[in-house]
Amino acid sequence: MTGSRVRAPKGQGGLLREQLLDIAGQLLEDGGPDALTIRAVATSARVTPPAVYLHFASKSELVHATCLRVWSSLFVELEAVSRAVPDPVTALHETCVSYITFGLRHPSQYRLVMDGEATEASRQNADACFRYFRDKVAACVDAGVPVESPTETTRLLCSAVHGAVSLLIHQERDMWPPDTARYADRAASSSVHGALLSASPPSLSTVAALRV
Amino acid sequence: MTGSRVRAPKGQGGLLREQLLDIAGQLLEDGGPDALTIRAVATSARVTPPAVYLHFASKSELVHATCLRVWSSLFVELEAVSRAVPDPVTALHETCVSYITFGLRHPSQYRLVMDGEATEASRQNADACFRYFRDKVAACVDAGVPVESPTETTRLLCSAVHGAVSLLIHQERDMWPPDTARYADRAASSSVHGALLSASPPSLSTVAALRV
DNA sequence: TGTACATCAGTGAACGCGCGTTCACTGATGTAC
DNA sequence: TGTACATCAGTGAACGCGCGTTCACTGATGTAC
Repeated sequence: MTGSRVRAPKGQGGLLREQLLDIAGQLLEDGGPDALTIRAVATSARVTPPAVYLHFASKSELVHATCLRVWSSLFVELEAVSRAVPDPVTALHETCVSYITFGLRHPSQYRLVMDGEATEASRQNADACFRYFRDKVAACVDAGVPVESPTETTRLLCSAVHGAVSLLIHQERDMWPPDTARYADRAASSSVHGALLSASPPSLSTVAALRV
Repeated sequence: MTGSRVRAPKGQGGLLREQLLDIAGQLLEDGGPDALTIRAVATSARVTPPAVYLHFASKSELVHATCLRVWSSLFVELEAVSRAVPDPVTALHETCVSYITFGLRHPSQYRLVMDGEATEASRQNADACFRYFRDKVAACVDAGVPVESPTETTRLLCSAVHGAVSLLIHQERDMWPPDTARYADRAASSSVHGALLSASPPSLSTVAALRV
């Protein structure tokens, strides 16, 4: 907080933009969505509030840019897994684990993109994420898993993995299960099983029959 | 908005309290959590802001009281179903349907109690809700459904049904599936199936074996 | 090599806004004498 | 039956706060002559 910031050299004003986005992400992580204000970002960057407007036309644009960063880091994590996994169901499961793990590791970021008011571009990213899962489901269908409607199945899958993240991150951290990796794995298994078997309403007899 | 409110008779100042809570619920439903302000409640009740403080010590208490109302109406709906349903798995399924339906019918209320900052009493209600589901799961166990850990299974179940609500209510309404009743039913089936079968990680072979 | 100038990353002070909250006051109503 | 008084549901005006945003200004730096 002490000392003064060195001003960016002539053509490099854009450096501040990246720095502001870094800080926005950090504020979000530390203090939740309410902590993400123009003034806090400016202060934390050792700059006055109007300087932010040199790089973002409004607060919405700053938030929006922050959302896009979150989405892209999620995609990076999703695409890092399930390469070279031959079994498509296992690949789907690992994708779910990765998704849940990402959400639990970045609760505020996750809340921002899922609970915050949706901008158009953020909605497009949500769609892209949905399609990513649907492709994974389609691969299972191609491999012979009988699925009535891939889109509907994907919706159920997404709602389940989203719930696995959402339920925890809206609780105090000391309420979380002790082993989050295990939780993510179980929740992913549950989500995949559920989505692939959702056709008939469950009853005592059908559940008994399904049990391995 | 025109005309003036009749002042409550001498001993009946408490009438306003109930009216304020009714209005708070309505504002929430119409405009979301941000629309729930002391000033909006007062204006809508044709009363000045300080009058609210005759019945609630702070905004938090008003919000808190509103949360309690939401929880109790959820419990009413949950307990209205699955009475006299002999099959405990079916009863569990119906409970899930009822939960999801409640959330989809009262999106803002649901968001308030699940996404809003948790007061102690609201947390207790969340716990009670969890225990309600766990009792339903326990009934399935008693009937012979093999479940490793009822608490863990219930957590998975709750996260799935929560996700089914949460994913939709954070989207524009025109993105919702056309038949919400069908969606609730499918999502509930998926949640129950998933929770009861989550033990082993899914693969192509296990999923094929499970398929009826 | 020196100087005038355009560029541009930032500053400093202020704006209006809606919010939660406070405080002194009012005016109708039931009650005691 | 009339009057003084305590009660209490509400009013009206104002407070400070943090917020997003605006506007005129500054001062270092590269460039043209």
